[in-house]
Amino acid sequence: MSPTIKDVAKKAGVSIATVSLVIQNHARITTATKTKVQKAIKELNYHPSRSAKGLVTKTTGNIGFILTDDHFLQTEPFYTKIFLGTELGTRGTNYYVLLATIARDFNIKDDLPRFILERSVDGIIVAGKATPDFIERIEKLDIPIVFIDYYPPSGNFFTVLIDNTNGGYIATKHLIDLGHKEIGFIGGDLPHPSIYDRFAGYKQALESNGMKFNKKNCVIDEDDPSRPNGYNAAKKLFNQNKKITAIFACNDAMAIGVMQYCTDNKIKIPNDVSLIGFDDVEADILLNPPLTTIKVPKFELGTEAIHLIENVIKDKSYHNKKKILVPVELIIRNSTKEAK
Amino acid sequence: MSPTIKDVAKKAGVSIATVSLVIQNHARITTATKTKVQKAIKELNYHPSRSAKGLVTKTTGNIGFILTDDHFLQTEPFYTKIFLGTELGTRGTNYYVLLATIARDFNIKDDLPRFILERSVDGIIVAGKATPDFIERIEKLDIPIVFIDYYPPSGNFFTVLIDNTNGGYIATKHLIDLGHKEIGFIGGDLPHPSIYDRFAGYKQALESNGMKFNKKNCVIDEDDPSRPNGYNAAKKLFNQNKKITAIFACNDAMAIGVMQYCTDNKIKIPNDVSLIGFDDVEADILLNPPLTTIKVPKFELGTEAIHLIENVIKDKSYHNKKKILVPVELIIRNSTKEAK
DNA sequence: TTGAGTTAGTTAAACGTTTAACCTAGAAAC
DNA sequence: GTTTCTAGGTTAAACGTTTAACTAACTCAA
Repeated sequence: MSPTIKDVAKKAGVSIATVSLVIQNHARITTATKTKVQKAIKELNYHPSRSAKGLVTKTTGNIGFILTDDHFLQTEPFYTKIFLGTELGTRGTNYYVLLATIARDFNIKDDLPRFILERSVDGIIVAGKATPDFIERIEKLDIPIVFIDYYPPSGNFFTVLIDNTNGGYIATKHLIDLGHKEIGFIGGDLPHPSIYDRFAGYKQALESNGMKFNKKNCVIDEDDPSRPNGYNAAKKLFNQNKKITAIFACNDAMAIGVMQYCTDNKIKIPNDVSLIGFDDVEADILLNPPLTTIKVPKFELGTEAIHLIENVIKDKSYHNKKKILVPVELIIRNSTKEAK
Repeated sequence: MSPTIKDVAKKAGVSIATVSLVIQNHARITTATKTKVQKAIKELNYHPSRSAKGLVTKTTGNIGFILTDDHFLQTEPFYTKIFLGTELGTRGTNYYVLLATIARDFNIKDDLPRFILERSVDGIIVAGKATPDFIERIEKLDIPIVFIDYYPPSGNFFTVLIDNTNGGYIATKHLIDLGHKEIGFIGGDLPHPSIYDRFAGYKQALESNGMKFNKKNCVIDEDDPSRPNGYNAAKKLFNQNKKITAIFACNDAMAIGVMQYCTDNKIKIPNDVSLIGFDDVEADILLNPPLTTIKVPKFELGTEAIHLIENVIKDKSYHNKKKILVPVELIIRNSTKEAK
């Protein structure tokens, strides 16, 4: 059987309360007894029972990570990388992270994840867009929540965000710097704050570089920033303006769709048109040509979220940094080139 | 505060022991009281405290999932998909799964994952190859273990395996059926049982179809089945035998390396040489041409492992199916073609 | 010398379950 | 009509922590 706090107390010749206080390194303990107890702990290879601790403190030591099932299952491991980042983030903490998924269209009659119903988590992290129904439900829960890569329109939440606006800006700036004049934008799900912001960055870059924003250069009515929609959007874009020489796609998935459209229509990338994406997804370097993009540090989003929620759990009135903005980076590969 | 078993007992007019017995649906309870109690449970929205339960039963309700860090970080989400499969597998059970990584070269002085040291799991699942040092350490732990996609040479373990031999067979058979005569095999890390078995399947297919196994058609000395090694191996293979018209790479990573080598050397796939991989990795369909491969059901490996370990935890003397073999499937895409 | 204050540690209740041992009422056996 | 069984429930101890309240010993000012 595993040793208990009793065994440690006996071995160190102190009361179990003292052992407990040492573990929490409470101020009341002298260094002398502290080292004595620590020695006993080490010798017995003692580890406190999480259950016992949880029973009295009403904590679980778990953090729930929630994903919509489409993100869970999707080809590109964007959100799963973020999840792995949270795993990295828990090192050095005493937390474990539990994963669960919810329906993409979660509504009033859906069940919340099991770990919420069973109160098996001390806080929850929600990655990506979630439905208002879902957000409303978890808001009532009186449990710390951190959002990643989505800012619910309904309120003032803790969140870890990608610097989408800046990303959109530097992506567009890159194309401008290469001498392009007719720069297209392809987007989907514009109501999504992330996409919206990338679009905003695009507009800002144009305007602060003396170029005019032109509706004809944009296709933003796709309802989902997916590969097939990228394909369709490319088609529309070239129909709207044949002089396009560069395209900023709101994410890599759409960029890949654009690339497929171009291959199918004998449009050479980067010779005829330059293409830049957003996300820096695994597949990018396998593409032909490898895709220039904006790199999103996915692990970092996860680790930041853990640190943030740790603070919120520790200090219920925490309010220092409610919004953490994670910077992005331009990755130049071979899909962009100077304008002719 | 959450309702406790006491509240339920009071509401249902029974003792807390009765409530507990109802929850475990113990035979001693009549249907009448059972429904009475269940009604109270529902009305109060009661969920038992895992901590309290854990404290007395000495269980945690957690299953640990262990991965080597190279697999965790690698580009292709092979093992992470398996992890997601375990998540799927826990639905309908009362388990949660905790993820942790260990060093690829785990040795005697490395620490075991935190959830093992702290005894926070009732069983552990190890995905992929692990070092003998690691296996030796966890073996002593007296805790149920299930391996996925690796069979430790040292003993008689519970494991969920891919049917590699058959996979190697049908991959090779596919090339034979297309009329190829000089079929190459490219492998790395041959001591790995999975790779070894795929190679065995390759040999079997040749021999049972009246073709002779030829060492000159094989490059198996790479120490790792990675993309760059696939590239190198392709080079070696074509040097050994210029008449090769088809290649079976032991996994998709190496196949992608081969493909790159071919592009670099103006060898057309599938016109000049047919290429088949193994794994059915996300990137395959993005490749040019899309890669014919052997699909391994990654989610299923995970769910099977959960079911297996559940049985082992429940019944310490479980021995029905120590080895579960998950079947594979030939996926024909465009990288294979009839021999000229 | 006294007593107030401080420091370092202890005592004991509490957390919410499970389960072995016990109890009681009615049925069955004679 | 007593005894024995059985079915269906209850009692109470135990699990391993945390922490408020307590205590004993020491310090130090007057």
